[in-house]
Amino acid sequence: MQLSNTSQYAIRMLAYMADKKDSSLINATKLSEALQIPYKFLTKIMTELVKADLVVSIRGREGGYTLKKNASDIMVGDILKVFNDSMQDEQCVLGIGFCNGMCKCALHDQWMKPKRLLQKMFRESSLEDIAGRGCKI
Amino acid sequence: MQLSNTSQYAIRMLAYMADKKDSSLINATKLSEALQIPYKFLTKIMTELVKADLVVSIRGREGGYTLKKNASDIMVGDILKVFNDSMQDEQCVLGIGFCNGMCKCALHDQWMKPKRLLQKMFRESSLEDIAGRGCKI
DNA sequence: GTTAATTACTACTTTAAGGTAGTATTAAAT
DNA sequence: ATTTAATACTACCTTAAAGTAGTAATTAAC
Ligand code: SF4
Ligand code: SF4
Repeated sequence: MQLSNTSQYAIRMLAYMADKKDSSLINATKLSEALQIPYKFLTKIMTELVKADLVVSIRGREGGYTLKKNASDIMVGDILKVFNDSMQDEQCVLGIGFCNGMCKCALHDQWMKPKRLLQKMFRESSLEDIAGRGCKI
Repeated sequence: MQLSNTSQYAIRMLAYMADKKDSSLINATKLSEALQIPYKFLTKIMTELVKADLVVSIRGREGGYTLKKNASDIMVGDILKVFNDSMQDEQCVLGIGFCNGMCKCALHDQWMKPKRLLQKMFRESSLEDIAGRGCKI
């Protein structure tokens, strides 16, 4: 009942980049060291973020990565989408989802409220909101 | 962001058993057919439920499984506990959880509310609440 | 132009969850 | 007593996520 490792890494990576005030360009080696994420795995994830248009990569010497948009314009939900980790509207808590409105279990309606809150949270929280509090994020 | 397959199966199995009015004893073969859960996997899960004191097994010919308590006394949360799929108090949405009250991200407080609702739901929903609506559960 | 530092690509290995096979054990039916 | 139908146990196989290795491509610095 939590986000995939990959999504967690992606969020931390982007949050860290959003937080870096000085140089907006950062390379994989430094990011990997700063966040304690395996270098090779990090570059693999980053390549996906580049393809998803959340990050710009600059290849070659003096290259690196930088956010493609303002931190306030990149939502946590956008990141989750890239790794198919979003919360779908029809998603059942139990993961069963065979049921419909006609024959619903007691959890069905109870699940609506927390689901809505989660969707809202992911939809409306930007990188800016989660970065830069000195957290280990 | 959902329960493990094993937990889902376990919930469906127990809910089905709670729903069976006629004979309280049911065997693995019938359960497996009714719920379309692989027989061998089902028995593996059931053995864990027996060890966890949620189910009583009767071995030998004419044997089978039956709930150890009233359906209204077995909570969804009890089942999740068996498979380490519970929602912990300290659990972070992002699964990071390095942070503390001093330096929390924007999600930290937003996560409280849905988390509480989920915990309450799992704690207070019994098998009786989710069984017997004609659902495919 | 050569070198050095960087990202991108391809392919592999490891780990844990999910699932399967075979056999031992149990106990009612006969 | 033997047979049969059931659960329990042990060990293995499969799959997808997580992680690793090596090399190609790119580009600034020299
Ligand atoms: S009725 Fe219950 S099991 Fe069916 S989709 Fe709704 S929450 Fe899931
Ligand atoms: S501050 Fe954010 S990242 Fe840290 S534990 Fe709370 S929700 Fe998780």
